[in-house]
Amino acid sequence: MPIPTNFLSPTRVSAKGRAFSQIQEWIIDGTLQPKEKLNDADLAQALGVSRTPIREALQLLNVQGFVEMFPGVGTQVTSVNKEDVSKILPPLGVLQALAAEHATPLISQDTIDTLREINTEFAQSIKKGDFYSALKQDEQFHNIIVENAQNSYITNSISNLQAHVLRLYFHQSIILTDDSIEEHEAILKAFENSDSETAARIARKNWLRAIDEFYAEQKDRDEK
Amino acid sequence: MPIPTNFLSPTRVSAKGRAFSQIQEWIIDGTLQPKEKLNDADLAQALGVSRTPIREALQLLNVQGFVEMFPGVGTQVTSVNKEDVSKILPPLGVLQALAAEHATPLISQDTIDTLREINTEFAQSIKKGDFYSALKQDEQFHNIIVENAQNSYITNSISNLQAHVLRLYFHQSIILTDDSIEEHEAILKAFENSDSETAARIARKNWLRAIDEFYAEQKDRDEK
DNA sequence: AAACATTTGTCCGTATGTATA
DNA sequence: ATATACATACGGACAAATGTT
Repeated sequence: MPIPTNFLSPTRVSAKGRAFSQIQEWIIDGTLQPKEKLNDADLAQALGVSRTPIREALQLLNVQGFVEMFPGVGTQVTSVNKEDVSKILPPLGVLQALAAEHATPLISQDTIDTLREINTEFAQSIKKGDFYSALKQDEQFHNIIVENAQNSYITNSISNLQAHVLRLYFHQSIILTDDSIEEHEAILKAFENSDSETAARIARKNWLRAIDEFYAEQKDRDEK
Repeated sequence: MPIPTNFLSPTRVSAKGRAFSQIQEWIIDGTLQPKEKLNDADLAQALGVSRTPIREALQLLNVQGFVEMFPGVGTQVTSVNKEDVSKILPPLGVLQALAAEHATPLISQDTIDTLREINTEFAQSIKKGDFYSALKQDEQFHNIIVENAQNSYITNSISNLQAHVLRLYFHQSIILTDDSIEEHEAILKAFENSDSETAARIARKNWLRAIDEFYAEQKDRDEK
């Protein structure tokens, strides 16, 4: 799911694992549309495996909030409400803020330099209008901070929310602006000053701002 | 009588559901010890079902962080490090604080009254030394606040962490003190004053304090 | 080094339950 | 209301992978 920096080892990946990754990808990028019915027999044939690994993959996607299961009735992709940006980003914001706070005394100057490079690439992607690359670089930036907080409970909570953010991006609910560029730099400055309180405050603001931008964009569309 | 929040109708509970609940309970209360090997065939026989629902339940417990699975090798209960209190409570604290913040403008006086009753029962349990009841009442108190925040992403993130807190209680890593009683009341006052900032601040402090208490207790034990 | 024992991973058949005509 | 069609839930057997003797 997160796959931040390292590739998955090319060791025997299970049929369940392949099914999970593939179906999740299809749901996130919209190949499988919200409310679409998921027939495990069909998916099994499509992926060339039996129904068992499909069933197991769907159950994991269920707890992750990507599919709904109605016992004895059917399984379907969960719906996407664009307004969910305002529901996902607050918890993601406070968790990212906490991660920044905890990472402050642990992060090395080397890592900060790496983050600065990623932020430069992020800025270039934004300028070029390559928002998908920008989103992935933004995610990478924050994931490195999260890793440095060295707290698996924070990491796990965040990675789940992040997958939903990616899905919202594909459904045109997440807008990226260049405000993030200088906020990222401000976080790095706070790290260098060992100012965990400032790092946390800006990190949270960095995520919450996207809510306002979404509604501003919506208003903009409505007026046309 | 206070609302017994949500008792799901005991309709048609699947074998998988029963297996999941039972195994989770065994892990939380220590019946299944950390690092203990989990043989799905044995569990299947013990619960009178086939391996399939056991396997599915174990996979859910895996993503929840209660069991570790080593493909082709074995499945075991995750280890429990007492120091994990200091890893779980910070994210739980910020999420509970966020829930309190969001609940503030939504919560009714009726609900606040109910919370006050629960806090009274909580206080009585503490005084009697009935810490398990106290823990459940504390959980109920906070869960009602979480519900009122009306944000499923917050709810889901919290419920997972909460299950681990319960497990830590059984492993003597969570200590309850009567400081919580007045903090709870302070949160209720903040609700009545529509002061979301104060509600959030105290809610977070309420959870973080348990870390200090754990280490104070540890130090106390070491000195003996 | 090779065969073995154990455990997980996968397949597929069948029973059960739900919705619809 | 009954029957029918369909999807899921579960069971049991086989195959694959791993660690060991």
